[in-house]
Amino acid sequence: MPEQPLTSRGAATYQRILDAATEEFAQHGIAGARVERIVTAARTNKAQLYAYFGDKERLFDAIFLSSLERITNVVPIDADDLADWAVRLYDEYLRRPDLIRLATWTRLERRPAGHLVETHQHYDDRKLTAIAEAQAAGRIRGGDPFDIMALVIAMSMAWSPVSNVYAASSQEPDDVHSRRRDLLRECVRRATVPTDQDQPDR
Amino acid sequence: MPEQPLTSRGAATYQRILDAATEEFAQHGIAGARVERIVTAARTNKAQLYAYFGDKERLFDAIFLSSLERITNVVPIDADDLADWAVRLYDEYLRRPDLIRLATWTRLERRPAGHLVETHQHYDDRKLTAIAEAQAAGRIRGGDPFDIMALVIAMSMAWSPVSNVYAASSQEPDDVHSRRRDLLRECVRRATVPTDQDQPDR
DNA sequence: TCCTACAAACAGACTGTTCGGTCTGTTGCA
DNA sequence: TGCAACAGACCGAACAGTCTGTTTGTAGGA
Repeated sequence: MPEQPLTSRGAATYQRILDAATEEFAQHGIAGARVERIVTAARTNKAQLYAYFGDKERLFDAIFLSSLERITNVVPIDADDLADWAVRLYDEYLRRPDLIRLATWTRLERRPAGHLVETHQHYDDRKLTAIAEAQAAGRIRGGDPFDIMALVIAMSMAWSPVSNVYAASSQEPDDVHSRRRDLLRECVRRATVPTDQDQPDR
Repeated sequence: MPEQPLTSRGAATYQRILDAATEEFAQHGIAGARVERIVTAARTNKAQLYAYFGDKERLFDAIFLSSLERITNVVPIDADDLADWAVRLYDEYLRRPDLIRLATWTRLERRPAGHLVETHQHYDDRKLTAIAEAQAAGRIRGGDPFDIMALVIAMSMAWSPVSNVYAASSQEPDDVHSRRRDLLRECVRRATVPTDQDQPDR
């Protein structure tokens, strides 16, 4: 039975728990996260954590959903320039490696197949509509909008913190990043530009 | 102090442990895997597991390295047809979702940045040489061979069991898979085909 | 072909520790 | 002065890893 904090001091603690939990879960996953470490980092105690969030699983739910919101809002799609969108995603992964790690922990620990979240429509709808419109206007290639979205996101993650090849980090020199950005931009552009078969709206 | 099994019965047990551990680690990761479940699935006991592999971490090392070998050998690169290589990777993820999951657990639990394995050269060298040769012959676009490899692999993983968007599975109908294969093949081809600036060996 | 001896493989009880979650009492703000 | 927030001791379950005793396959001798 989670309860909301009732005072402003409580609200501040609530937020510190969220922040600390985001970092802890991003680093260690659900099974690996330690409640003890979270309350220490949040400068609070277990009683508060359990009063506000119920248990470890529901605490994860709370931080995961707000992380999803963030990544969707901070990097909105531009269906007329998917290449630029991919590059902005590349930069966001550098800025907040924890968010993409959280998503991947969810995939591995909770949802081995299918959509990552039950409410995927809530997150995908705007992107899919945008892609479909750009297709109708002949500005990007045909094909299932969902598949195109998945592919462009996958390309943006080539050097992400969950890459199976190489995980980039903000410590690397700038020119390495711009080299990757250039390649990414150019390849997404070429992959998504309309083909001969793609007729503008007839 | 791990010891090799000395009899053929022991060798069979050793192999059953490897198989059971591969599945257990792929499903639950290092922190989430249970030694008890592994020995039960392998129809053996803890004493054997610890005698052969030392501890949980070294057991993971053992199964992870053999999984890496498998994925490298079963789907060899064809630098002259990266699009087809990507499609073969797509199919391999469907066939053995556990291998790609193991790689991702390693990324999350062990290697948050940089290369996934210390001995990455051992696994990458052939691919990088193949790409460099294809570039020199003007059959694929220019750019850092390593980055191109990372990007093509990322594209092949758009619907993999570790996708942050949608994880495909072999249960889905064939036509869904062929639609994805077609899009993947076409987009990789377009992304990697030589540009105007790419001159064949002069 | 049987018997015996031995070492490897086996089974699972046991131990010490770690961890999620609860409970009891204390502090501090309004 | 009363209640929310706090601190951390405490509890029981779960777990990695060890230990003790049992079974099984095999090699060698008669």
